[in-house]
Amino acid sequence: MVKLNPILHQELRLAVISFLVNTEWVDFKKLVEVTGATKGNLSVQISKLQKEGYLEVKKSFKGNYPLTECIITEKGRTAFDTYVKDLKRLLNM
Amino acid sequence: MVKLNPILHQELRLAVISFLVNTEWVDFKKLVEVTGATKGNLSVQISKLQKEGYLEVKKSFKGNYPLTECIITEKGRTAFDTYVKDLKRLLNM
DNA sequence: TTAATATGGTTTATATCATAAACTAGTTTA
DNA sequence: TAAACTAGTTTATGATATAAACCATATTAA
Repeated sequence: MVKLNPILHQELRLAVISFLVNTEWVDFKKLVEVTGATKGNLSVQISKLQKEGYLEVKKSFKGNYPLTECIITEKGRTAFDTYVKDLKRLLNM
Repeated sequence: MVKLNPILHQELRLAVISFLVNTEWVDFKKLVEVTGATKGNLSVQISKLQKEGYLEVKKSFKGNYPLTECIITEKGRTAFDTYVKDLKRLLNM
């Protein structure tokens, strides 16, 4: 059987990656917005994706507030493509 | 955000359902074969799908040995279709 | 000026879940 | 009659997902 990438086979991480795949740098706030996730959950899942090398995280300040931005890496892009391919195969698509 | 059906968003359960969606009654042995799962894991996940009403399980004997067969229900079919639709949306497909 | 509220997150406690190992119940083979 | 096999089920555990609690600082209101 196809073995789906367990890092990507999770709803929130998949939502994040599949959003980032079509964008440049995106900030944390935007990701909360588009995913509807809680900040806590999003923070954890971003860390996991980063640790895996699927996205790059940049921390800075915007005015006085912290600003966390993410962008997908090539590794992330490849992993995503593979995941989609595997999934299609699993679903006979 | 799309909320993926958590019963179906699990690799083995998804593999089982997406196999059953194109078949009639299928026995346990065949499912072990096509999924490559352990019998224990498969047993648990079949129970879960059954409890959810996504498949019907029929127990009988083939010769002297127990025989467990599964078939997808209408509810299962609908849930699968919805899951695929949701997933496509999540993945912008 | 200080108390309350908001911003932008992170950490962590808990509950749930997935999985393989161990087990059950019987059958066949030697 | 003992060993090995069939066809599963139960369960111990480790991993995971998630929201609640927390943190550091900034802004606003009184």
